Amino acid sequence: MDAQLRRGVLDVCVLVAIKNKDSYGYKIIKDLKPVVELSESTLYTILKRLEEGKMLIVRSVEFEGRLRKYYHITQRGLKRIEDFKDEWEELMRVYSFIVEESDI
Amino acid sequence: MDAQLRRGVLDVCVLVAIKNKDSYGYKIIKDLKPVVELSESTLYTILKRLEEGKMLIVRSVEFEGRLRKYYHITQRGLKRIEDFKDEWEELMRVYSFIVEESDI
DNA sequence: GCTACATACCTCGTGATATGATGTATTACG
DNA sequence: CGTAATACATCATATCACGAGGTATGTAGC
Repeated sequence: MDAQLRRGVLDVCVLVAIKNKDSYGYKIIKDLKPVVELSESTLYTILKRLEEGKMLIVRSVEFEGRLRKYYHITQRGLKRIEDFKDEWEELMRVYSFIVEESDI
Repeated sequence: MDAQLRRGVLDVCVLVAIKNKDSYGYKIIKDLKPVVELSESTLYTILKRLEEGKMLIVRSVEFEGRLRKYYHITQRGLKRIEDFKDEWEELMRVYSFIVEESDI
């Protein structure tokens, strides 16, 4: 998929991945793989940004000797998902324009 | 609309705007206004990029004392529009994931 | 014991991008 | 004569995804 198109949905995908159950980096990548593939560097960049934007909160947990950082979505994060759906409506109108105009 | 979502469609919108009839910068902005609003600086950046990518060719025309640069879409530009439609299918799958997962 | 792979985190540099601010010049209108 | 519309262009800035690289532990195979 085009890099630019991806950018518009990656953040929201990550939020959705932790919405129903707290999750951690490595698992998020695996869970999202069938939908969107993203590298670790990309994910951790996104997680950091979402944390700074108060869309999620982090909790460090010791798990079998390894550190795990669980991410929990906030009210603001939930709102981001809902806002995305509204934005999608706008985007659909742009898409309609593209399809209609380009088929003349 | 979210800045990131816009980025994925701006290029294609500009291509569609010149697809059926050669057009020039100022007019493209006016024509696209009901669909997507974009500033001059954004448009000229996009036009330059599209030209470099051989998606369009430019032709300078003297019009009522003013310079006008008419943009004409190329075969590659037309292909870009068609490719976008395919990418949209992929994006729709991502959107479905977001809606389904977030409604649980 | 050694190797390789999976798990799990993180940072840095780079290239791509949209956008506001700013600049130039002409025509049209009141 | 001033203002708005027309029409182009450039620069600096901020944001972003991503590859490359780094650290460390557990597990499976030989």
